[in-house]
Amino acid sequence: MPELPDVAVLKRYLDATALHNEIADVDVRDDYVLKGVSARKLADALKGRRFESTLRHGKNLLVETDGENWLRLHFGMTGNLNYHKKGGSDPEHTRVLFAFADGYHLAYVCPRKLGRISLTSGPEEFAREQNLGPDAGRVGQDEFTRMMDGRRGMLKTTLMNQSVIAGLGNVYTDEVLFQARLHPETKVKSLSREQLRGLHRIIQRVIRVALNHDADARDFPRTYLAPHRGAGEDCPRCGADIRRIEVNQRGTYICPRCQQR
DNA sequence: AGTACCACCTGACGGC
DNA sequence: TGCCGTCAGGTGGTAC
Repeated sequence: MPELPDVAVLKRYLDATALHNEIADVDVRDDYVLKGVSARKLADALKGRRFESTLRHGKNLLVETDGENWLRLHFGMTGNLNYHKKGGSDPEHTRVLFAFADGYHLAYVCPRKLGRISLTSGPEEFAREQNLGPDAGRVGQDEFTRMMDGRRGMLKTTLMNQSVIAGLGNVYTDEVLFQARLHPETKVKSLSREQLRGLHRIIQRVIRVALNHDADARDFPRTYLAPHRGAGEDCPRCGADIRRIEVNQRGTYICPRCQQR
């Protein structure tokens, strides 16, 4: 699930559970998810430290420690967090386990192992290293239109490009375009200034609504596409059959009636 | 700059 | 039951 709203929910979760506890141990169960850091270095950097605060940029959760480093958590397609009391078994597919001195565990769970964990010196440095665009949830209208300026590609491809704006993935991009009544293959440069402003407003609204429902699509408003992702489902707005097409090599769901090219 | 294609990894599901 | 293809919300590299 981990697109921007999902990661925002994980941030809330971590903030509510794992801050300010001394890290007693870092148990790397599968170092495939480590990027640019060894299990040894990760443990050395974190042991005896505490997580103090978090900041989300796009789909990345950055965790500040009381030491030199920030921990970066990225969740790929299947990543998750699980905080639990020590004892019993840790969740299946736990790749890294942060054990706190008070006996609780924070498990980084990632069945498909497409997530990444790394260390960074701070949010700005991280965004620069990764060439991330502004966060989709915080980007202002002017900056948004500036980022879209001169783009020659398709809307969906551009919105999913993390170096343009960071945070939107396959599901939420489809949702935004459905709400905007725009076909995903629309050329960015064919949009008017006004349409771009509208798109910006819709991005903000979709993210806010998702957050209000803990990013659980089942609870989204009836007029949302996300709970109806699937070919042959009814468009929640006009009743037409939702169609699955391929854009950017990704499964894309549209209402062929609401979203004309 | 943009796109197509391939790769990474694992699990779930449907068809035969 | 077993095998096979397809799909799944992530990114990254290469070639054109």
